[in-house]
Amino acid sequence: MNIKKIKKFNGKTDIANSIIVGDCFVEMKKIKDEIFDMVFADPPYNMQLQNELYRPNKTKVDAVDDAWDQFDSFDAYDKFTKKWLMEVKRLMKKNATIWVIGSYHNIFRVGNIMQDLGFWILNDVHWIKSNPMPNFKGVRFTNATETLIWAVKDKKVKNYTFNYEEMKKYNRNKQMRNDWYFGICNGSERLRDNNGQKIHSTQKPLPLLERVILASTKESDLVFDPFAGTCTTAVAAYRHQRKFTMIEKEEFYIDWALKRFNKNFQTPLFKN
Amino acid sequence: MNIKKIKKFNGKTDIANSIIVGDCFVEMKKIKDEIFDMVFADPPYNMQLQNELYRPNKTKVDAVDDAWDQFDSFDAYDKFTKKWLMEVKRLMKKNATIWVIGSYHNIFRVGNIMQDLGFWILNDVHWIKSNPMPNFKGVRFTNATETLIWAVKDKKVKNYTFNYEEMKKYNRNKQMRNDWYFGICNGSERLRDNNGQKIHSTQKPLPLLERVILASTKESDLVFDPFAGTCTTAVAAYRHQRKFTMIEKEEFYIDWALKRFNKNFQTPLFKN
DNA sequence: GTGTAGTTTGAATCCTACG
DNA sequence: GCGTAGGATTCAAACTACA
Repeated sequence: MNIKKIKKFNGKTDIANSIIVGDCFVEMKKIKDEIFDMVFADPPYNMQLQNELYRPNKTKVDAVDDAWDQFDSFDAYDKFTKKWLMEVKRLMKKNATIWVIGSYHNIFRVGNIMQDLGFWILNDVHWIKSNPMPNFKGVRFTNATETLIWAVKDKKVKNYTFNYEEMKKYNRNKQMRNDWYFGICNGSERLRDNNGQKIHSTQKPLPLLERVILASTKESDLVFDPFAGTCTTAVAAYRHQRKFTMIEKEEFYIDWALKRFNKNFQTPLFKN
Repeated sequence: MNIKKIKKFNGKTDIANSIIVGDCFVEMKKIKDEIFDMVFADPPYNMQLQNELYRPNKTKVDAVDDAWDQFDSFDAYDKFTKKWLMEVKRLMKKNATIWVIGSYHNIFRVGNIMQDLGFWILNDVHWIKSNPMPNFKGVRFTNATETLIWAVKDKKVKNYTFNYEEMKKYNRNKQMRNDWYFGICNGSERLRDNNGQKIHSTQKPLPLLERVILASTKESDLVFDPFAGTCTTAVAAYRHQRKFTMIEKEEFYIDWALKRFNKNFQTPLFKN
């Protein structure tokens, strides 16, 4: 196992199987054009980007201000989204694909901007949770889904990777649909500190990332994640002989991510 | 049964249980503020189809190539969307809710604009089809879903109608989730002419509309649909003792819609 | 009437290599 | 870039034909 944590990335180090510590905008600028085969991004969902809402240790930085100007908030989120998507697009190989996950709070902003930037959507995929949090007040439907957008850089891209037959195998030999059923991340897979506190508030289930990777990459492809968190994307890539480059601002998350590579997860390799 | 087809709407006629012939922008302008309890809208999706598509058995797919689905650009589609949404918002009661259905082609445009206009999203609901069209070429996941956005006029609205207990009844007494399972509209429910040709290329399944109405309206509420087509929304409303106002440009669709009220559909009242 | 086999079809941004 | 030829590609439900 040769996984690098890069604290001061100078733009020259080999970034295969590495986790770069730093702000994604700063670090992405150092990377040369068109080197990634696939991108998975799990950007922040909250609209109050000006103040980061949570610290790694879960303490709330700021209460949500009711007097917040909603329009300004969307505008700030849009600027942020456009900025990282433009930079990611530069780093994608010509026939690379990109996945972005989000909820109804942000996915319409993200999808709209992706289309504006020329990305061509291949599918919207719906992660349907077997065990979502109920709506405690009974005033809405249980929010049991998250949405992934799968896209290529532009309309003309034809030869992107889609492992059609591989996907069929995981769906009783019928072609895989865009509704995916996975439980939320908990149990032995969920990273927790000695006090039982979750390390990351939105850790994604490994089987979800495995399906993403098995569907849209080949062995030894280089996978990129600009908001890596505890690096579920890297773990999934590593399990399936893909290479990865992760960027994560919080070193706290990265140190936990590194532990994952030395741990034998009890979760099945690819559960449905 | 007292259902009116209004050919020359003068803005004064009682519009309960009526179908107005005309362009939705023109006709909506004649309607006074804040009179509808709920809105359901199935706008054009802006599919942007490129070439003809053939099944593996060489038969041609009957694509949606209607003139009403053609837009020159995202910008043109956005302008159209913003325009009808602004007008609809004016017609909604203060605590009314709105549903908009779409696919990945347009739903990100719609959701983004709704948020920009101040609508506050309550849920995204995913219609998961039991019998979608496959992806014949095997280059993407089967597109087996459509998305509905459910929203109120703005963030502050609290006392909107959500029939929580009624919904529980249809979900084995568990709280209803945002993943809904219905087949596509075909069989005896699908309107066809004497030659077996579809009357409308995108007729929605009645059970979907029934769930929308049972979830978000009370008896005798007034339901509005600006893109009524063959008026599935009206049929669902009528079945459940709600009133309706429909606007539809194509009189051809309306005349078929009127026939529906005299026909005893073989479909169950509310199937899951 | 019943049962079985074969046919049709659905909001679709659906190919690739080569000259 | 474009045009064209070659070749691989589908699932569930409703409907029709026929025994």
